Amino acid sequence: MPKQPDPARRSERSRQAILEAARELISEVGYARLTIEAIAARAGVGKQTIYRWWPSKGAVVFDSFLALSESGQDRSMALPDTGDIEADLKVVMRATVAEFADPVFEAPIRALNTEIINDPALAAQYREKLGDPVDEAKKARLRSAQRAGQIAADADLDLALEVLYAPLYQRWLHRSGPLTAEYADALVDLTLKALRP
Amino acid sequence: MPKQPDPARRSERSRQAILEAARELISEVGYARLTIEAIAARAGVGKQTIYRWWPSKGAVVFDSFLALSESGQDRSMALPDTGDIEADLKVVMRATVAEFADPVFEAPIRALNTEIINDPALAAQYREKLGDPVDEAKKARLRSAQRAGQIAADADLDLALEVLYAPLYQRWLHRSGPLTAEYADALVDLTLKALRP
Amino acid sequence: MPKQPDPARRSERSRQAILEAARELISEVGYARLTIEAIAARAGVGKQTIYRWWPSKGAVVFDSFLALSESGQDRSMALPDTGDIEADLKVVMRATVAEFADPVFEAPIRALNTEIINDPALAAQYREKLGDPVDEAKKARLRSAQRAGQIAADADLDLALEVLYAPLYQRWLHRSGPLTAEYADALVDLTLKALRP
Amino acid sequence: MPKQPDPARRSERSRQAILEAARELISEVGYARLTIEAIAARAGVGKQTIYRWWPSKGAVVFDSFLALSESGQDRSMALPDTGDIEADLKVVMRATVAEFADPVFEAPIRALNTEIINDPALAAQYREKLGDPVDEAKKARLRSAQRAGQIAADADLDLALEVLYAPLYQRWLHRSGPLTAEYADALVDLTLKALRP
DNA sequence: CGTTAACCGAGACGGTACGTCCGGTCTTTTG
DNA sequence: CAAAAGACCGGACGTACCGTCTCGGTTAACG
Repeated sequence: MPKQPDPARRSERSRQAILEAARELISEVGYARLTIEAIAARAGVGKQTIYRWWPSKGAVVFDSFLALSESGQDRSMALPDTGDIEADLKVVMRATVAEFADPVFEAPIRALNTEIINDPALAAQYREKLGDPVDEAKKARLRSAQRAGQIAADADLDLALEVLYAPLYQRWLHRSGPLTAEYADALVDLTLKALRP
Repeated sequence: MPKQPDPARRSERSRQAILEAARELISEVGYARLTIEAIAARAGVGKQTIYRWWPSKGAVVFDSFLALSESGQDRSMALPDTGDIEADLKVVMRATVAEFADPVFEAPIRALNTEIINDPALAAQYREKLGDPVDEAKKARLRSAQRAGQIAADADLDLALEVLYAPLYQRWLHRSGPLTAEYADALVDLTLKALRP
Repeated sequence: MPKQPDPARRSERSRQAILEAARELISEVGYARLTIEAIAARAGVGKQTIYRWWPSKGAVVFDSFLALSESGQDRSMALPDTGDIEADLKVVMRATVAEFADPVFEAPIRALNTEIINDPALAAQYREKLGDPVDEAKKARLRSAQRAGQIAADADLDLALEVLYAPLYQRWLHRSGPLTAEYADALVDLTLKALRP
Repeated sequence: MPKQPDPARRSERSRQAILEAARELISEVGYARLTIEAIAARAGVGKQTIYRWWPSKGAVVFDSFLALSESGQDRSMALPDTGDIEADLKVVMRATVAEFADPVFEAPIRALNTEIINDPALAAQYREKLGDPVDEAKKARLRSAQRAGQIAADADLDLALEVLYAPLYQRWLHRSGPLTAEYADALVDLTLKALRP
C-alpha cells in the first residue's frame, strides 16, 4: 500500500506560496516554460513538497487558478436580471469578451486550457469546480427569461449556452477573429433569435 | 548571416520518414511525450536533419498532419448541395461528429490543437492551409442557400459557421457532453432557425 | 543552551532495535547504501530518535559493532600461553586469518574500516574500546615470551604487533593476495626471526 | 543492446577538465562531500558526459589520480642502488613516510583508499596500473640485494614488501602512531634482520 | 496521584544530489 | 555537401535521503 500523505499535517504556508509562485511564473514565462523546479525555488519550498501534494504540473496550475477564483469572488456569481434578457446578456457577454481580451489573463487562461484539453481528470475537476457553477448561474437567468416568455419554454438551455459562448471561446483559442463588443452583441442577437418562442 | 539550408538538396526520403515517424509516435505515446529524439530515431535520421528543416516540434507535428490531409483527399472538399440546406448540413455535421468521436483521431487532433492554441504562427499556418479552404467550402454552400432563400440574405456567414461548429468543437475539447447525431441535428436546427430570413 | 537528552530516559528497546537494524542492513545492502531512514524504518523508530543519540551514521554502525563484540565475548581475550610462542602465535594468527576470510564478516568489517579511516574521532574510539585492549592482550603474550628468552628483551612490542598484523590487514583490505593458514605461519616465522634475541 | 559510447569521438578537452576538477574538489572539500554535479559544474561539462565515460564517482577519482601519477613521473620508478640495501631502503622508506605525512596528499590518498577498499574492480585496476609496477621496482632492488648476499636467497620478496610497507600503511590509515624517520628506520632494520641469510 | 517534562513514533518540511532524459548545437564520418 | 551518427553543454525531471521541525501519545519522575 503506497503511503498517502496526511492532509492534516499539510503546511498551509507552503501551499499558498506554491500556488502564488505558480501564478507569477505563468505570467512571466508562460506555461510551456514553467518548471516545477522554478515553482519550488520561487516558493522557497522543497520540490518534494510539490510532488507530495500534486500529481502533475498541470494540477498545480489548475489549483492556482482555483484558489484565485475562490478568493476573488465571494460566490456571488448570479447574473444581472433587469427583466430584459437581451440587455442583460449583452452586458455579460461584453464583460466576457473584455476579460478574454485582457493581456494579463492571456497566458494563464491559455495554460489552463492546454491542461484541460489533454487531461480528462483535470477537465472533470474544472467542470465541477468552476464550469458547472458558472453555467448554472447563466442557466438560471435564461430560465427567468423563459418564465417571462422571452425565450421558448422548450429551449435546450445547455445548447443555448454553448451557442452563446463556444464561438467566443473558439475565436479566442484560435485567434481567428477580433473579440469586440459588436461581436458579443451579434452572438446575443443570433442566439436570442434562435431561442425565440 | 546564418546559412540557410538549400531546399533543392533536401532529402525527400528523410522528410517522408520524419513525418511518418511523427504521426506514428503521436498515436503511440501522445503529444506530450513526443520527443524530437524519438522521431529522429524512429525515422532513422539525425536530429540535425529535423532541426535544419523545422523550427519546432509543433511544426513537425503540424506538417505531418498537413501531409496526411493533402494526400488523403484530393482537394475535393466541396459540400453536397441537394437544394435542401437542412438535410445537407445535417449530413456534414453528422460526419464531423463521427470524425471527432473516432478514437483513432483523438490523440493526433488533440496534439494539433494544443500546438495551435499556444503558437500563433502555427495557428495562422493552420488557418491558411486547412481552416480557410474548408470554411470557404462551407460558406459556398451557405451562399447557395441564401440564393435559394433558405437563409437570410444579410446573414453573417462567418458567424454562422462559428455557431454551427464551435459548440461541437468545445464539447469535444472539454469532453463536456456526448457527441451524437442528435446533437449534430440540434445544432443545425438551432442555427438555421437563427439564420431564417 | 541546546538541551541535552537525558540518558536516564533513553528507551533501551529503541536502542537495541536500532543497533540490530543497522547490523542487518549492513549485511544486506552494504555500508555505502545504508541510510538512516532505512534503519529507522526497520527498527520501527522515528528518525529523531537516532539523531538524538548518535552524531552520525558511522557512530551508529560503530556502536552496532561494539554491542556485538561486547555481548559475544565475555572479556576473556587472553591469548593461549603453552610456553611455545611460535605455536601459540600461529594458532592466533590462523584464527584471525579465518575470521577475515569469513564472508559473513566481510561487509560489516569493511564498513567499520571505511568509517574509521575517514573519521578520526571514531578511530580513537575504536582504539580505546576495541583495538587497545586486544593489543594489550597480545603484548602480554609477547612479554611472556621475552621472559622465557624466546624474544629479544629490547624488542619493540608495538612494532612487533604491527609487523605481525598489518600485512594481513593490508592483504584483506586490498584483496592483494590469499589469506591462508600458510600465510599466517609465514608471518609468524618472519616476525619471530626478526625478534630473535 | 545498450549502445556503447564511441571512444574515438571522446572529447579530450572534457576528459582533462573533468579529471582536473575532480582533483581540485577532493582537495577542497574531501571525498565524502565530492559530488558529480560539482565536478561537472567546475569542469564546465554536462553531467551526462561524466556518466557516459565513468561508471561511478570512485572511477573518476581513481582516474584523476592515475592521470596525475602518469604525467608526474616518467615511468622512471627504479629505486636507488648504491650496493647498501639498508641505506637504500631507509632513503626510500623515509621518503614514503614524508609523503604520507604531507597534509596536501592526506585527503586525496584517503579518498583513493576508501574507494579501493570498497570496490574490488577499482582495487584490481589500482594494482595493475599503480601498485604492481611500483612493487616490481622495489622487488628488483631486493633481488639485487639477494645477489649481493645481503638478503637470504630463498626469501619471499612479496612477503618482505608487505612487512616493510603494511605497518606504515596501517599507522597512517588508523592514525595509530607517529610517522617519523625513526619509524621508517626501525621498519627497515626489523625487516632486514628477518631477511638475513 | 495528578502534573508535567521528556522521549517516542511518525512524517512533513527545505534542501542537495542523484542518475536519466531531452533540447538544441557542434563535429566527425559516410554516401 | 547534405545527411547519419552521436558527443557535447545545459537544464529539468522525479526520487532518495539528509537533518530539522512539529505533531499527538505515552511514560516516568516529581511535587
